[in-house]
Amino acid sequence: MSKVNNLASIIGPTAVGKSEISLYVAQGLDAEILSCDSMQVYKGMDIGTAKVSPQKQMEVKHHLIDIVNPDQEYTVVDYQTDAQKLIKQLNKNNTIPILVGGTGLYYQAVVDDYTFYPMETRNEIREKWEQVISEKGLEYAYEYLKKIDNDYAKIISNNDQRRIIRAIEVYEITGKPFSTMQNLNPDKYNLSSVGLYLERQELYAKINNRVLDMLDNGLIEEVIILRKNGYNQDLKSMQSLGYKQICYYLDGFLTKEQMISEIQRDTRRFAKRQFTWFNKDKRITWFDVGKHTNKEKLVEKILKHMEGQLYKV
RNA sequence: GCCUCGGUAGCUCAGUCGGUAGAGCAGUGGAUUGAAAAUCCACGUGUCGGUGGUUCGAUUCCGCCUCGAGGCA
Repeated sequence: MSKVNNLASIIGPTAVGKSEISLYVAQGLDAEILSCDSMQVYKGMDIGTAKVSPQKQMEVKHHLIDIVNPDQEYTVVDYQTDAQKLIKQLNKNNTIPILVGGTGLYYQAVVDDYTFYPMETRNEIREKWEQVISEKGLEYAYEYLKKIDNDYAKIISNNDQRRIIRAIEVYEITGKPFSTMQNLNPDKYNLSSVGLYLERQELYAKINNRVLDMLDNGLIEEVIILRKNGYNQDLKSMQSLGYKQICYYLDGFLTKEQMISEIQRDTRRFAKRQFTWFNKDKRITWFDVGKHTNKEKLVEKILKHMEGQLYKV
């Protein structure tokens, strides 16, 4: 039995070019790719989530894409469970797993092996508190949270309804404060993390163009088909970038021009938040894509870097 | 050529009865442990078109110039 527990990753903001680079890197390492993307898990959401083509998915084995329908629940914990299982299997076969994507929480939950406790959610508790808040106001819930978990109340905003409810939910299930049960284990894997960077101006230009490309490639039609299949806006999946705005457009709440600029704007903001997230993880080594006009050379550098950090298998 | 209106933040504009300015949007920074492409917090951005005059002091008042929109001829 091998004790090797290798994990490579290529992360970065949307539209920076992760997919293409990761294909070459995976080929160079003879590795397999684990998508680290909260939206690519949904079947039928292809254009808007920029999935790699089925053909390319054949060339390099991809995992964790197209695994649930858009109306199915799929959360960080599902992702962490699935990803860690795959990582174990691949290591057993002496294949390097590469996590590729831009969903910060999913990435962190895997590489830092977040402990999610309790292992359940109780929708009835959430619903109950949503009701309480609509009657007595958010302030009431926040005051309650202060009493049961003041440490957590202090670090979140008194406007952060989701986190307030979640913390109360955890307390009502376990009887313990949420802030006392957030554990992690950053040494679970022998990690080599690479971040792809692009200067803001350049990245934003790329984002703006990519939105236009997606529309040319039939993103609106994709949304129409999803709705025809009964997947509409109250689903989490359909609240994601692009899909939401196109629904508004199709329902006449936005003009086409408004829809386009809102998708572009929201995608820019998303990219900024991704940078904020990944900048925190000091293990990530950043490569400036804009400074490497020669793609082969960039891939070569990344390969060299990763080979230096991963155990030989 | 004449008349009118306008030129203030990256954009759209407000305002200063003379004491070097503020909204929205865009943008920036941060947070993030079962919705995360979600959600939440914080923050500004200026030769007030140019130039001369009046004034202790002009972005504000006056003259000239310039650019833009409209009207008259």
